[in-house]
Amino acid sequence: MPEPKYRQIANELRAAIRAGEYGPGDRLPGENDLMGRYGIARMTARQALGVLTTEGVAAARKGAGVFVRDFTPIIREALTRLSHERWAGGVSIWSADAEGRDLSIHTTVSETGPPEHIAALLALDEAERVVVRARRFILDGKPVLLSTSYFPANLVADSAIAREDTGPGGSYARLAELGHAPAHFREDVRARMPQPEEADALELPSAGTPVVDIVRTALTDAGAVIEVNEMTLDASAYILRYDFSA
Amino acid sequence: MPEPKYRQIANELRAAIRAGEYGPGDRLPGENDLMGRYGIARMTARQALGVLTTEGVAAARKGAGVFVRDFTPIIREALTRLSHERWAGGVSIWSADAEGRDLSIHTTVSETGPPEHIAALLALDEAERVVVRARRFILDGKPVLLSTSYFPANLVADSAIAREDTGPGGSYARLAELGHAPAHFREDVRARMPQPEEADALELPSAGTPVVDIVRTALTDAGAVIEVNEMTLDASAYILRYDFSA
DNA sequence: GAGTGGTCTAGACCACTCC
DNA sequence: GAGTGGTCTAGACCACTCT
Repeated sequence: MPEPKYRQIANELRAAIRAGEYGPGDRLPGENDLMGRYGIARMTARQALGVLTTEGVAAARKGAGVFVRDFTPIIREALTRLSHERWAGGVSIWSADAEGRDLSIHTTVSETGPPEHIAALLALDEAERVVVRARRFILDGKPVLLSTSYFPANLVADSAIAREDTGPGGSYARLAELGHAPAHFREDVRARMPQPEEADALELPSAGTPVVDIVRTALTDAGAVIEVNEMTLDASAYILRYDFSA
Repeated sequence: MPEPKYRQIANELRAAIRAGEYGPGDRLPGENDLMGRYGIARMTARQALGVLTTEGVAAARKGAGVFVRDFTPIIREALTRLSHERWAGGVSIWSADAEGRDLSIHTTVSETGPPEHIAALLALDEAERVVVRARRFILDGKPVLLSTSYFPANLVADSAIAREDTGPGGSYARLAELGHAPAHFREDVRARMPQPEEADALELPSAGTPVVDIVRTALTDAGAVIEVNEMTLDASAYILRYDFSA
C-alpha cells in the first residue's frame, strides 16, 4: 500500500488547513462527512481525524465536532521574571506572564521527607525534611502550569514560605531576608507527552499536546542550593524566552 | 461508561511498566495477546496499545512487537556552548553535546530571499538576500536536530560562512573576524507535535514524540541582529540547560 | 512459515451537545 | 430529537520481521 486511505484523507485536510480553508476554531468535516464523501467505514474516518488530533492540529469535542486548534502562547521571560529587582521590589515573579490576563493561583503547603531526587539536588541528609509548595496556575480559566517547590525545612519552616501567603515579593524576598538570597539559577528544560494525571490536571485535549518540564534549582551566592522547583507546563500555552551573553 | 475497556487495559500496562515489570526495550503483550487475555476485538487491543504509544511510553515496530521506549537524552548547555571562549578557541559549538558519541553533520548552503518572519527578525529590506545554512545532525546514527541559519548576505557572502566548511570556530569565529562578533543571544523555546515531514526527517516514532523549536537570534554588541537560527529537535533526545544569575 | 503490527469493513450502541 | 464523536465487535487481507 503506497499511502493508506486514512493518511491521504488526513493529508488533504491538513493541506486545506494550511491553505487557510479552515482557520483556528473552525469546524472540520466530521466522521459522518468523511464516511459519505470518501465511502469509507467509520473507523477509517476516525483514523484520519486521529492523525490531525495526534499532531495537535485539531481537537475533538464530544457531541460537537472536530475543530482546528487555536494557539496564542504567552511568553515566559526566564531572566526578567527572576531578576533581583523584581522580587526585591515586592512584585510577584508570576505577574510577568499574566499581562492583562486573568491569572489565579491555587497553593497548598506541606512539610514532608523529600523525594530521593530532590534530596540529592538539595544536598540533604535522609532525615532532613522539606517544605513543599504545590501550586496550580489558572490563566483565563484554563490551567496552564503545575509547580512544586521544595525548600530545606530547617531554613524556612518558621518563615512565611511555610504559609500559603508568602507576602510581597514572594518566597525569594523571604529567602533574602533569611540571608539566603537566590543568586544563580539553573533551568533544565525537556518536553514529553503528558501522563494521564497531568493531562487531567492541565485539561489537555486527549492527544496532540506535549508538556514541558522545567526543573529549576536556585543557588545562593555561596553556591548552596536553597530551592528546587519542578514545573510542568501546557506546551501549547508557552514560549520560553532566555536571554544571555557570549 | 465509567472507564472504557481500552483505557483500563492501557492503565494496567502502564502500571506494570511503572512497577518495573517491563523495562526499557522490553516487549509488551501484543495485539493478539491482549485479544486472548481480555477477550476483546483487535481494534480494541490496538486502542489500548495506542494510548501508550501516544504517550510516548511505548513504540510499535511492525512485524516485531510493541516495546517500552528507552530515553537517554543529552544535555545541551545553552550558555557553555555559546561562550566566547569556545568558538574563539576554534572549537565547534556542537562538540559540547557530542561527548564521546558519534556525531555527523550534513550541511547545505544557499542564498535566497528571506522568508518574511526571518526578514523581520534580521531587520532586512525586501530586496536584501540571506545566506542560508541548513544542517542535519545525526547522533549515533539517528537524526536528532534540524537547523537552519540565516545571515545577511551583504555581510557574509564573501566569507567562509557561505561555504560548507566554515573553518575553525565556525560561523561565529568568522563573524568576529568580519567585525560582527555575536555578543548577545536570545533563545525562544517551544514544544509541539511534529509535522509529517519533520517526523520523517527526524525518524520519530509515529506518535508520542514531540519536537522542540528553538529560535535563536544573535546580536552584536551594537544590538544588530546578525543571525537567526531556527532549530527543530527530537524532544526525547535532549535536555536544554540554561544557567543565569539574578 | 509463524507471528507481528497496519489497514479496513459494516455494522452496533452510547453519551454528549445543540452545528 | 438530530447530529456528533466515543466505544466496540468479528471478521478480513496485507507487509513486515524473525520473539
